[in-house]
Amino acid sequence: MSQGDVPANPGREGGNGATRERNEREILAAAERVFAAHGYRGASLADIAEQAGLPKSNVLYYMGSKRGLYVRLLERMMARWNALLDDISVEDDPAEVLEAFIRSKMRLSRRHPEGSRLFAAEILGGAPFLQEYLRGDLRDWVQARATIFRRWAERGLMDPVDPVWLIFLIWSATQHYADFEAQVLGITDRDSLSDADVESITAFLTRVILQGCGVRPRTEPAAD
Amino acid sequence: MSQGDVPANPGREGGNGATRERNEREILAAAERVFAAHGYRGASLADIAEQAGLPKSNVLYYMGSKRGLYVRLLERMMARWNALLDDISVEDDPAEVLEAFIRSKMRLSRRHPEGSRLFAAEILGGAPFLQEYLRGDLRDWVQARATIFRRWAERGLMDPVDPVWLIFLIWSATQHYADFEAQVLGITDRDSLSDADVESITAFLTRVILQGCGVRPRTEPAAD
DNA sequence: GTCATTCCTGACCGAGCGGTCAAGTTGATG
DNA sequence: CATCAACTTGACCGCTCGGTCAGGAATGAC
Repeated sequence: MSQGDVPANPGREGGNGATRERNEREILAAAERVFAAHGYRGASLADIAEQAGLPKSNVLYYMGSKRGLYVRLLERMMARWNALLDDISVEDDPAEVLEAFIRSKMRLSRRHPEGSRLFAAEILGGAPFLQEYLRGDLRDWVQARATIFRRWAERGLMDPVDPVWLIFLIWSATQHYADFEAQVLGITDRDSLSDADVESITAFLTRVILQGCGVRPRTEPAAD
Repeated sequence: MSQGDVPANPGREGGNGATRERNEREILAAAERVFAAHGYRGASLADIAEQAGLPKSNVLYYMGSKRGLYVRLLERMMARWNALLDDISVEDDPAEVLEAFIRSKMRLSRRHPEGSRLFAAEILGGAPFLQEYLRGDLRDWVQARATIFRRWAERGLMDPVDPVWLIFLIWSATQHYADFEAQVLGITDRDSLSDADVESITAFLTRVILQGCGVRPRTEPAAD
């Protein structure tokens, strides 16, 4: 509740005081929840402020505007995403790469389900804030992977499936458990997914997708 | 713009006049678009009215309330869903059933992308209006299919994969192209998905999922 | 014509929205 | 102590929200 030695301009980021850091963390966490549940338009600063335990004016003091807060959340989620997009090479083992891909995607969705839903809501609404990212960096990333997948198919390491559809399949199958959590929990009569559930799902997806694309895992050949 | 021989109470359904029918159709179509893009809270009756080409008062005259309009849209989407949920039996061929399942789900998402996104937005927000449906009819439907899938596995007709995860995989993979359309189009640099694209995706998903679950299609054995 | 019913809609209302602002508190520094 | 930047917040503003309502227009039965 006190600070005084840190330069920071109201409504702009850049501060590094402890108070600022803590409050911004609370606000971002609350905002991620509210935006994820109700979308950009449906979210209200009053809701966010209440969930963060702060007056509405304080939220605006730190974040400047609703739009700025939203953009900052999207950027944070994209940074998390980029953090796990390591490069792969044609020389790598397809089974290892695809399994690592599925696992890291599942881990991201599990660690940041609100962020995943925030992203989903943005895309559902036509991605008004993310057009540039989708048609730029993300497209390049997908095309680079697609090229490598095609090479693997040429070398007979996997079936000649469309690599872009394959990437979408992995994305959709993994994100589903965060984005449609309410449906998954309702149908399976659970309160939440345990670590064991997530491991079971990951193993299932890895098995079906690798086997479905004709990729043989090196460590454990599938029984037939 | 005129009618007079049809009994109908303001704000309640049940009428069957031509004017009412046409206006309701326009309103439902517009509302589906707006709710899909912005969620329940984010949608506004003014937006819906403008897209339907009617004054806001007229929307309320036919639909009674925002909530009633939304519930009616959800029910319409669930009716479409139920229309393609035909019964299956243990005696059926797994390959045929799974392919028909994937195809009918893809067709539904393609025919009613706004409805699919509306449903997705509802689930994203925690399914406040659909809890009962998820924990009731839909759960029963899933469990019935799961039982049959397990029997197939016992008979050696497919691998012993978790049938519920398999159903979620098919749902997520097929819905993805409606719900995340903006992402798909942005990454693949398209304006829209052609019938050929959809056929290609359907074939890809059918191949990967059937092969991934160890199901052999009767008509066309996969080339190796 | 009269009448009843349905359809239509501009004007309006209280509530909530994002955002502003001025007046304050706090705490480190000299 | 005084000073000052950082932080805090209730009051307020213009606007939009979902919803109401009164009154008029259209239509068919008689």
